[in-house]
Amino acid sequence: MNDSGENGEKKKSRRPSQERTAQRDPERTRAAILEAATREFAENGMGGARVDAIAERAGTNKRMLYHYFGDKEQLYLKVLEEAYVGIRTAERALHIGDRSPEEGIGELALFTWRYFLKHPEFLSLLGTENLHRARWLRQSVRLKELHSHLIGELTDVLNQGKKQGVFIETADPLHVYLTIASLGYFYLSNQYTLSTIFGRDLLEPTHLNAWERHIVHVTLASIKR
Amino acid sequence: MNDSGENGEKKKSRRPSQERTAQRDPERTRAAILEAATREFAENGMGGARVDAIAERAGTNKRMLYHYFGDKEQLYLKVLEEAYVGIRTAERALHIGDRSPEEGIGELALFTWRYFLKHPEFLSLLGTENLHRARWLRQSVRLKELHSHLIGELTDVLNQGKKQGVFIETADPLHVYLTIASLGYFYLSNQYTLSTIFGRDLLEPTHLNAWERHIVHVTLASIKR
DNA sequence: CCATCAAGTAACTGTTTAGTTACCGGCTTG
DNA sequence: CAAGCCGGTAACTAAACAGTTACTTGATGG
Repeated sequence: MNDSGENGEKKKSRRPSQERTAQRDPERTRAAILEAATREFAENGMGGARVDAIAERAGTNKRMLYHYFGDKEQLYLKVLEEAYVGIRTAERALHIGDRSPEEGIGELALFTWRYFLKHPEFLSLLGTENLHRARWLRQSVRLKELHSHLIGELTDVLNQGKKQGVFIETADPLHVYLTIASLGYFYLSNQYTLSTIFGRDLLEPTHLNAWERHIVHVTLASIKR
Repeated sequence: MNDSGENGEKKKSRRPSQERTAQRDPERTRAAILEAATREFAENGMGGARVDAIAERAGTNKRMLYHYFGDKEQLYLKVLEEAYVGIRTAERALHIGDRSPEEGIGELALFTWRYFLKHPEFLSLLGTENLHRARWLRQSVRLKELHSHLIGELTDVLNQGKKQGVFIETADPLHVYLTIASLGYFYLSNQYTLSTIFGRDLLEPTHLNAWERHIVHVTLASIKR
């Protein structure tokens, strides 16, 4: 990227020990730890995650992990924050107010379902955090502001639909969002026990597609006049 | 952490054979361990639960725990099995086929929501088991048969409703059950993160009642013609 | 070429944990 | 009453764990 600028980055000029320089990469190490931690926490929960395992997965060691993130709890909070930022950022890009109210809600339902499907680690982290009664999330100032936007946008779309006479007057923005999230979350996060007790693989494409259609159907049926 | 507070009862006096007999109560000890384990596993997950804590909560010690249940994993499986038996037994007593189809489905939705509300430990155990991909549940032969009854009964009620022309033809029994369970499970099991990010206490009676009505409304709206 | 600093390694420490063992005391039965 | 069984206690052990410290290695700058 930056070839000419002298300042800042450690240049590798003098001795062409390029490999050495590439090997030493704080940014990359930090990112690797964060990603490894995301997987480890998602797979094992806060109590089950092992700091040694994270270091190993990241291709580094505990010394660096503690250097960059302080301790296990701070690392966990960072992971959780990043996960929330991820979904809310993608959500914002939807601009559900740009279409008709009905299409807007349908879009949001589809997006949420597909995001959950693509990011099982996000669901798992939510589960872990709730097991601990949002102990770490509550400490995060950064996240609370992220969510007012979502409710605001949903309120606008619902109001527009009510004005047009396509939605019922009692439709509530938080309820609509919770409905969409419920149907996606439960199906995926409980897929293992559900598949076991009902004797069907819920992850089969046929069933996944049927459930996707079901979510949109239920969401709209519950608010249409 | 461990305040060794009251050291009240040491060795009970020697004589009274009645108290001795009452004190020695294998059934009660077993039950106490099972109940203590249910709470401990629900609150801390499989990885976070402590065998010592279970023994202490049960008013006994590890020796007895290992004597009655083998090891931590077997105890956990027993807890999980009992939790499932609990809900499925109560569910059976509903006899949802005795009313009109619409009332039957409404009853099932109400029952499920209220059962979840009353038994947070059941939801938590489900979450833990799914984090581990149903590793222990899959070993349990006992549980699979418990669930065919539920689907069978639901199928009958839906068919009756279709015949009467009140339900749409595409209504699917598993989908209906998953819808009901989703709406209850997500709201309650994720109440801590949701309350935090949306800045509302979801457990307030007003909100609980609103959500109860919402679940029945959504369920019926999604299958009514 | 030596001093310095930053990235990274690996062995170590104190504590916690699941699981075990040695033992106690009363009850039942021969 | 002796033998042993059964419910129960408490101290112990080996392993695992989060977090720390002493050290290595190589780039940079005077």
